[in-house]
This record gives sequence, C-alpha cells and structure tokens, in this order.
Amino acid sequence: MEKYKLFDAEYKFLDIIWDFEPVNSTELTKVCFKKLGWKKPTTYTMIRKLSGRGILKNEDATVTALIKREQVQKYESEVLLEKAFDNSLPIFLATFLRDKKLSRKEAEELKRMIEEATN
Amino acid sequence: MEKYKLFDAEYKFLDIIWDFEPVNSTELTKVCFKKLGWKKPTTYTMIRKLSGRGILKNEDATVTALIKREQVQKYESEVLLEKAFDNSLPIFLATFLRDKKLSRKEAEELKRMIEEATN
DNA sequence: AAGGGAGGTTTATCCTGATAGACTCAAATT
DNA sequence: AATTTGAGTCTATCAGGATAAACCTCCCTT
Repeated sequence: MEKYKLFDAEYKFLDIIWDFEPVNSTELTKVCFKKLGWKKPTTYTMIRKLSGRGILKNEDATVTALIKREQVQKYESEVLLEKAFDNSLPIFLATFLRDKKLSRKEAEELKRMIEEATN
Repeated sequence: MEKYKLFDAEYKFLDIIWDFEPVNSTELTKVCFKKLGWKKPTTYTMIRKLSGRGILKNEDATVTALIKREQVQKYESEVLLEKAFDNSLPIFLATFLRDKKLSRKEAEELKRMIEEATN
C-alpha cells in the first residue's frame, strides 16, 4: 500500500521517466539536468533509491519504470479522498465543483463514465 | 494561493481544531496529547506558526480556525488534479473509478451533481 | 600508454518539518 | 505568603528529504 507513496522530487523524476522510458541512464542525467537542474549524482541517487523500492529498474544502463503512471495517480486519488473526504466521491465532487461550470460535453462524458461504473 | 498548503502535522492539527473550535488553548493541548501524542509546546508551536500564516487565531486563549475545512479540501483537490491529471476531471474520474463499482444511488447523486454544475 | 567518456558510488552537507525540555509570568487557590 | 495552575515562549534536537563534490572503474580511442 505504501509502495506508491512518492515524495515531491521523486514524483517529478518519475514523471520524466514515464515520458522518456526506456531511457539510457546517462541520457536521463542530461534530461534531469535540463528539466530539473539536477547534477548527475542526484539523478543516480534517485535511480538507486527508487530501484530499491521496486519502483523502477536500471538494467544495462537502461532505466524503466516498474509501475504505471496510472497506478500512482489512482493511489494518490485514493489517499486524498480518504484523508480529506471521508472516502466519499460525492463529497469530493461537491467540493470540487463548487463555483465551477462544466460544458455540456464534459457533463455527458462524466455521466457516461459514472453509468459504466454502476452496479 | 499557497496559503492553504498544509504539511501533514498541520493538517492533522487543523482537523482537530475544525472538530472542536472554538476551543480553549489548554484544552487543545490536552486533546492533541490524547489524539496525536503531542506535548504542550508542540501544540503551542503549531498554534503560533499557523497564526502567523493567518490560518487560525488564538485570542484570549481561544483558538479558532480562520479558514474552512472546505477551502482546504478544495485547494487540495485542485492541486492533485493539476499535478496528476492535467486538470482534467474526466481523466481523474476514469482513473479513480477503475475497478470500482458505484451503487445505483451513488450514481444518481453524482449525475445530479454534475447536471447542476453544467452550464 | 594516455586521455576521455560512460556509468556509477561514497560520503557529505543543507534545509526544514516535527517535536519538546526547561523556563517564565500572572492569576487563582490554599 | 506559598503553592499550584493556566497560558505561553525560548531554544534546542532530530530525522529525513534533497542535492551534490569527489572519486572510482572499465572500455574505447588516439
């Protein structure tokens, strides 16, 4: 459960990996330098730590994520709903939609999704 | 905007205040000790820091929140949607609902809420 | 063989959020 | 008058996340 708990820097880092994977590790240090301003050891430290937690792997200098962006998104959503909304999707939605307007099209899409998840 | 960014301990603390406010400060140290295991100075440090940020006030030993639970919930939802879902409610919902089932009743409630927020 | 780059690690430092021991001071109680 | 209690601050400590300087090893190229 705690597996997907990512700290801010880790999240930014993974975000890059999801965009570029599979990516050569030296290449990755360059991307991270450009996008995050990280020096080489910072990137390697991240790789090592996340590897140890089974979140990515570095094999033959090729870095690949072992978890999908979606899994983390879902995990983070669940944590928020649990922590702040008593696990209630309706309460979340009520709060989120307050003072917001949806287009007809968005509304239809959302309703369709809800319908599909029902029963 | 950054006003509502709360760290974990701060959030837990505020959660208690929202439940008990207006609350006498000494009383609050007792509640925090029971619920969070905090010693007295920890509670007062929190009070002081959050007061400084305009998040609560302590007047005549009475502590009151200056922001509503809902404001923080909304802020946190928006941060998450922004950070992880490209600000798209449909993407959020698709991810969140994956492998989940809603009851007929929940579905109707959600659809009604969406309808109300449309145009 | 000498220099250079790819692919890392070792070992720190720095910052800051979380937490609290010891102390102060005024008002109430004994 | 002496003690206790309420209300709070001062000043630290500590853990851990974020970041990186210096170093290493192997292989390729000149």
